[in-house]
Amino acid sequence: MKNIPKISESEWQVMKVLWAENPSTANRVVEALSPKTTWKPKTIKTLLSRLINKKAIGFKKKGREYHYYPLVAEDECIRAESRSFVQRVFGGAAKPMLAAFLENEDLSPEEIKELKRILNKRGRV
Amino acid sequence: MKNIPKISESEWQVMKVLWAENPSTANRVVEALSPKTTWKPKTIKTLLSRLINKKAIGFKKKGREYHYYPLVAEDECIRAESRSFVQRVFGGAAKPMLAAFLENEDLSPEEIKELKRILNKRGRV
DNA sequence: TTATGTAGATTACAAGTGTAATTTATGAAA
DNA sequence: TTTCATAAATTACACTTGTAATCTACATAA
Repeated sequence: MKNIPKISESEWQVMKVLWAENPSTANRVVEALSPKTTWKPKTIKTLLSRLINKKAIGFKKKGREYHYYPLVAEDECIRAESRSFVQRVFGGAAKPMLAAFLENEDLSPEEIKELKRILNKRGRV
Repeated sequence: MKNIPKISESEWQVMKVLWAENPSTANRVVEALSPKTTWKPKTIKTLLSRLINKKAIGFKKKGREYHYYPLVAEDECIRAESRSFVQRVFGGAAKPMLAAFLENEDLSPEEIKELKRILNKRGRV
């Protein structure tokens, strides 16, 4: 697997948009983020440039606009970020993390049932 | 609840030591980290100072050494970091995160049983 | 009492981040 | 064709982080 560039907090939000709508123009990204953030359009342009530098996204010229698209898959980024999180906070052990979440997090009965189903499937292997 | 200061990757390793051995001198922290990192002692002193500035730790003068101790509880920091992680990567929804981990992570049959037990306890509420 | 080792305080310095404003180039309008 | 709006490129700037080295003050050994 390719190595995933380190994506910052703010950049994650931009990547989320690009994963959801691929490709997007800068202005589409601005629109998509406007309910979620208070960033100026210029700020979002900056984030796009930085993601290009990191090779996290690419672009195709279309007229005078660019069409941006992800170069790294969302699930790969999620895996990388998760590993780093579990490493930092739980010293690498996934189970205590899961236990903490399963015990404390807000979960509906349906969600709990779904998670049980997943575990049962795993148990049967 | 008090607000938890933002603790960086490197600082987390120092906090882990202080949570495990409370209080500790700088040299004890250096010893404890020496198998895990290649940091120079000066680096660790820097991290301790920064943690003091952030009010994540405090100290008591004992002779010419300081005895450092955490000012924030480990589980509070874990909760804060977890929230930030789930927010960043999963847009705030814990369940998809849990599902991803339960499906993909390395877990022993015992661990799976334990996690099931936790879920069952929750289900019964 | 003076020298010295060492603890903590201060300083260093580049890379990354958050958050934009300014500059430049160019397609479209007049 | 000249002008204007706007997209992208470049520049800005303070704060954080990783990773230390140097400075300063004091306790202890000689």
